[in-house]
Amino acid sequence: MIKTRFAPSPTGALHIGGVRTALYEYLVAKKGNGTFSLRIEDTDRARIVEGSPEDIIETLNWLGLEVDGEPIFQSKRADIYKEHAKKLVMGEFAYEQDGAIYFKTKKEGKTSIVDLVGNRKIEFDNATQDDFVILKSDGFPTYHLAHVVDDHLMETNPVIRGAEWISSIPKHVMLFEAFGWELPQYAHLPIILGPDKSKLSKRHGAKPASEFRKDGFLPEAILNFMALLGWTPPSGKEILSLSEMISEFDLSDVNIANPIFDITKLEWMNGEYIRRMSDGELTKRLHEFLVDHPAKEKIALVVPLIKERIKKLSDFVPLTDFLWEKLEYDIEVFKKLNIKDQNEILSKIMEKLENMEKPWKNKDFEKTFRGLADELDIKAGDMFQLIRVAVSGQTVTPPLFESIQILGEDKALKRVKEALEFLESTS
RNA sequence: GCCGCGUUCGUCUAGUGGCCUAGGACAUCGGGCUUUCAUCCCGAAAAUCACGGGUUCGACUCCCGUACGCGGUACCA
Repeated sequence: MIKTRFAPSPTGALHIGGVRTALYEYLVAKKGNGTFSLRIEDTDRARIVEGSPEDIIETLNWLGLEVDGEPIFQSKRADIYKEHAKKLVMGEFAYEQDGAIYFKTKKEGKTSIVDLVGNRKIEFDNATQDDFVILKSDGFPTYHLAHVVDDHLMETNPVIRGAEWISSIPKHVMLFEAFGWELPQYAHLPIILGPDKSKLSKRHGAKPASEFRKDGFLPEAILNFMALLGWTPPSGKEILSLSEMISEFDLSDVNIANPIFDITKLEWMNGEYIRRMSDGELTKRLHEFLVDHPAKEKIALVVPLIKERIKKLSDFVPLTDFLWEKLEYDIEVFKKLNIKDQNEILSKIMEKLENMEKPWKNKDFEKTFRGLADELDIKAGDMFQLIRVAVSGQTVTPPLFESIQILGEDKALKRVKEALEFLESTS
């Protein structure tokens, strides 16, 4: 039976690097038809940050990494660790000093394990291993004792954790031996680096996973991206669902070098997920994301127009807010256009618009203004671009005619009029 | 300092001795499509496989050394 666990310390929000660790643990568990649980390592009372277990659980849920069973809090298991530390003292594997209990390390020989990541041997000379604290004077265990006791009791196998633990391997192996317990298999995941190649950590501005959520990233894209940071599935697929990841995942395929977190590819992948989503699904996600949107009922109409134009859910707002927000025209935007005599042309445009039979049809719209462009000897593209700016105040928008339809004919007309007034007032 | 781990295009990577004059993806640049922007399609540029020695008929792939990077060196995890 495969049992894995995600074991963060509650020193803050769930960090993006932690997402990958949790994901790999989840994949290994599910692939082996096993369980994936959560253990909160809150034995250092000084570093505990209020609300962080809640954030971790909430974010895991959002990502879809469902946890089996109730979360375990180490702080509630103090007696268990104490008891085990005492056993070690009785067996003369440990001793008390200054109110703490130290483990007596073996100084001869070597200690090694075969790491599941890359299937490589990692070896240490025992002579380099000093005695270490297993139970602090405040009665709480250190990581080393807590890890060994809990993962043995929880029957965790394999133990998957960050590479920062590699140096502690001899401590853990010796502890398992002293207890007479079977050693689990270990997998140490390479540490994710920031663009400056330093460890991607909280202090280096690495964002919590919840921040990516706020930025409009999709959970499935985050999962997919994090999975590929250091792992390539045998099939070579780039876009794969959680269940595809489960069937393809294997720790021995995980790269051993430290990868650099590059948000550009995450953004591409997020856009990829948005484009592959059905309109209905995207609408639903936008509704959830844009809680206070002023025109929620119109989102569904706009979705087909912007689906290929946004990479993140948050991109929806700047691209479409002209449809329901009041406009502020900017003379600089008009100056960018390739058309002179904008006032004159705009009033001609308005005239045509007023005379166009309602409801406006795309065909007529196009024919009318291509004709007008010919008449005035300007390029059709420039003509439409002027209309675009008049109606939206922007040079970049969803398709013009469709946008006008959503805006409504009256409102579109009003916008053109306002644009004209604006131009007259500035000249 | 000491201990451990690593090093293929800017980034994520493929590659397990001959298929590699090193493949893919993102990003970049150019072109096509297009009423803008995107999407989509086509193409280009981009890695002397960190460096130096071996081993071998043959090395990106195996061994050793050096450099560099990362991690650890706490009664933090």
